[in-house]
Amino acid sequence: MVVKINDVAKEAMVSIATVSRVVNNIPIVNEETRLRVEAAIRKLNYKPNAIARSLKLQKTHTIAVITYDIAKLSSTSAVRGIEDYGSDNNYNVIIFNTFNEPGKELKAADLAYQKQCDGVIVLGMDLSSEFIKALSDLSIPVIVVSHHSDKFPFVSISELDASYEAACLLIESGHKDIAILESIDAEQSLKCDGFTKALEAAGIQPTQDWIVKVPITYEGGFEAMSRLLEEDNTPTAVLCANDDMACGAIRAAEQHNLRVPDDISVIGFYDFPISKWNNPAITTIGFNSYELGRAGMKMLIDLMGDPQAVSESMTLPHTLIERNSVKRI
Amino acid sequence: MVVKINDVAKEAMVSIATVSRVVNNIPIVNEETRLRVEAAIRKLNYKPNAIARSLKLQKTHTIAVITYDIAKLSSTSAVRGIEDYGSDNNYNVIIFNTFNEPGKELKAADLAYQKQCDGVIVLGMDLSSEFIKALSDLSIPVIVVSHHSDKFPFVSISELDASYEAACLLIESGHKDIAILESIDAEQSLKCDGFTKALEAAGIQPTQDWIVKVPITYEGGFEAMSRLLEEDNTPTAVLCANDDMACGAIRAAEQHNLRVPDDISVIGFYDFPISKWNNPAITTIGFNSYELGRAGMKMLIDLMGDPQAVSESMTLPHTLIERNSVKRI
DNA sequence: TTGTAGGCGTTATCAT
DNA sequence: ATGATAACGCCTACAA
Repeated sequence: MVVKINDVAKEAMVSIATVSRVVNNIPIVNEETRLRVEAAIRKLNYKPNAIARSLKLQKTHTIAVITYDIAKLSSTSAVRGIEDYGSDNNYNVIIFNTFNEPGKELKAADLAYQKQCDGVIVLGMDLSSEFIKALSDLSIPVIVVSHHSDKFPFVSISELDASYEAACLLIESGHKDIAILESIDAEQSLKCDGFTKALEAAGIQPTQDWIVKVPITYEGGFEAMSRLLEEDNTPTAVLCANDDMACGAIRAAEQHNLRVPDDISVIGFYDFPISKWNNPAITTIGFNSYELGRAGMKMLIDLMGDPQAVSESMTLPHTLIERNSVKRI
Repeated sequence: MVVKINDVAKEAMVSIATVSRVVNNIPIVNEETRLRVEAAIRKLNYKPNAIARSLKLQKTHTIAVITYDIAKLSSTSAVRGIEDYGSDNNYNVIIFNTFNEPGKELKAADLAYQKQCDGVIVLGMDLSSEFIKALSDLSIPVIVVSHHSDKFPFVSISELDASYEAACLLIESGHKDIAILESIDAEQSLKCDGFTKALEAAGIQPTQDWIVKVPITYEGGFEAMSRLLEEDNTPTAVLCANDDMACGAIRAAEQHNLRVPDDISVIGFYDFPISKWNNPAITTIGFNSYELGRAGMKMLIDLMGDPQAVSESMTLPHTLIERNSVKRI
């Protein structure tokens, strides 16, 4: 039999109200009674039913994280940060993966509502207008992490600045023929924007064929680089949307008997562990996803504490980490 | 204002019982009434409160996943499998990371109980006897994924067989001087057991100094391999507890001017994406973590359906994936 | 086929 | 300082 507040009350010979008071540390209870109740709680190993409490308090201390795929390297540390900061502040997190399946994000939003989540974090996703509407209709606090948003407060790095700086490094190293490998899923790409901006600032006209969109994976990077190298005109440097792509691209170059960075330079994004341990170590844009997640959870908790508060979006810093995949020419 | 079953009832001019019936697809309701209720639901955009329902039904359709660190490559795909199979069957998952912090696993078990989770999956963790007791006391179904357990049903690969086979490959390739790099956190290591068994079966006496325990990371692999190579006696082959370690070990070998696999052979474990894309590609033990997660969730759902059922533990298959980090000598 | 009412385990108000 | 009791939103006998 599962022990309820009633059982404790009987055992301690008090009313359930008193038990509730000691459980919730309401100070007005007599020291002696408190001791008796605490003893009963220990003896019966009573644990309050959070569901019942949630129903009464209209608060679940649970938040929802909606993301494409928790197994993606760019999500997983952020989730860790979210869970970590959350658990320090008495919040638990329910995970929803959408896997890009249409409608699944809407279903996730619905479930987050039905399960009475106190807040929602949307992690690293493009937000379709449908999704935005669904989230708004829920009228529960929403924070976007690792992505920009016009509608909700977000915490992210500046992808525009980051890719701008990465492109500048290439340009300063003497490169003029530069390609960019972007995710095929990116509707509008801040990375491409930064890239283009840097080239134009240097008086270089971006080559349209060198803006290539492929899956943001090892395989995608490999394929894109292979394609690039089979053309007559070949770039001397390539910017990649993440380090997996960069790694795949490097392997493709090697297969074409080109060495990185001697024959072709490559820059990645996100500083996955691999980029430090690859040979050659990959120059990349690094930032702290874990901190991004923590900051997002903090914003959400603040927002949940005061739903009227207008929270300011945050841009967290990134760094250009120079390793061995870029060479001056 | 948030709309409740009462509001729908008024709008449709029926009782809340009838609304409940159409929401839950209880067939006895009159077609015409059903239509009217459905219209009201749509009009008011009513969504049932799952917390209230859970309280009544004593079932939350939520399960807890307790793991060291969701951000670990060996956990993350399994979590995806769990969430995926779960969401297909109307279950959501709450994540608990323990980060090896003492007491945090106990707290997670407690919270899983308080939040009335219908079941618990313990993922890839050593289960301390304290933790086992705590979980047993909860009297909710528990499944262990990616680890063995005497107490709870588990789904895992046979690490013993896998490392045995990996060691055999090395032995068959002519190696006699073989080291193993195992996680410093592993209390008792099935990997070491399989390794030892294979050597002994081949009449080779394992060298104690070559069973080295370090953190199961790139850094750990790098450090362990460096240490090994600075001794007078040096192995010709090394088994690693995961592919990150293997990658680190390979970089350490390169730094000592040894080439893999020409001068020294390396085998990894888990088939992380990196092992395919590293140069050289890493020979490793592969298996499907995603499937492990799915299978675990399936077992749990079955168990929750019939708590009396004794579920059989499962061993899922693995494969020795031969790539380019092992050479015949 | 539909409605009434009690109860799921808490918290909190109002008496005492 | 303590206790009765009415919610919280829903499901489900039981009655009609």
